[in-house]
Amino acid sequence: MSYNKGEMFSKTCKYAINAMIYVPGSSSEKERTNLKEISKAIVSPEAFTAKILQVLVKNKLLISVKGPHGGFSMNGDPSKIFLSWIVDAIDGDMLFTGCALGLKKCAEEHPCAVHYKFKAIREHLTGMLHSTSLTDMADRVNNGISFLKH
Amino acid sequence: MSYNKGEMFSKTCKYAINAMIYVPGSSSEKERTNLKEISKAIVSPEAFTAKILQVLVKNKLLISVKGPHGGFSMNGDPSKIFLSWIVDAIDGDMLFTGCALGLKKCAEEHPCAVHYKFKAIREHLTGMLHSTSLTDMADRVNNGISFLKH
DNA sequence: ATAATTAAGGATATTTTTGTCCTTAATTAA
DNA sequence: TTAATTAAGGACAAAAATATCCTTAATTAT
Repeated sequence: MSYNKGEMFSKTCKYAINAMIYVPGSSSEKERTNLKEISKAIVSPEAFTAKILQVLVKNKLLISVKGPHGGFSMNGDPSKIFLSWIVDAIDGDMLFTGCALGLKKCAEEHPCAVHYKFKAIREHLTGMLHSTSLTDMADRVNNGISFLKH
Repeated sequence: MSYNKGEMFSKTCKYAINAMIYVPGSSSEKERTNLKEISKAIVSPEAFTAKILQVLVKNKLLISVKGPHGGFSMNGDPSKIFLSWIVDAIDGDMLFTGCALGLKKCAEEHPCAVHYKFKAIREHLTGMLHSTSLTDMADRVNNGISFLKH
């Protein structure tokens, strides 16, 4: 058996986050990148990345344009687009609201065995996800401090 | 598309944790429970739970005995068995060491875009997992404060 | 010894996640 | 208007996680 899951984000979500970081900032139609460039930059399967980008477009995090010179650009100011939005668009809100031990109705009146201990962790985590913007992340990458692949 | 993953633990691991909590404490051979009781108590598929218990036995978290009145008991003092051990046995150490954004070599010299932000979360989380013992969790359940199902 | 009980473990099945392929739609350039 | 480029989206495929079934092994009681 190889139970090797238990990560914060799905693989799909990881691709989505790195892809979003790579898409040039600004809602002006000037800067744009395309599928091929994105999947090369983040080292992801092209066809699969296409599906992920579709979801991000449907969730209004990205704008897409077809045809030559088409591609993807930010929908709005990337300093006002937060990590939590991407996670929520791809993985849903389980990370924010789900029970750590899988109870259907885990709550103050009917808590799982780690409810309170996890509450603190979750607040820490969601606080960070809500306060980390795309520019926070993209700046690090553009400055060569952080990386999107390997 | 229904990308609804992104949880701390795999489903398998959640079963494992709740199962461990249900197994009576003490390394003495007095108290023991069996597969049927466990999967009823935590509402899990019996055959699948059997596989999980096997892994826990192999990882020396539980002791198993076959035959009538056989079953499962703790291997050691449950106040010295920690949540992190169960998570590690089932999900591996990705939650503790893996990169949040999936980079193969995410480290101080080659960090992903959220490396430092996640470092704090991870330390918080692993600190909690390392310090939460089975008795911490089981006591709550035995006192009717916390629950293993629904 | 025999039957009953319970875990171990191999094989297989189902579901979910991840990934591919191909056709269509939209846009641009020549 | 035609060809080229790029995203959208349906259908399908592969891999991983979750789940079931059945046989074997160990133990206990009769």
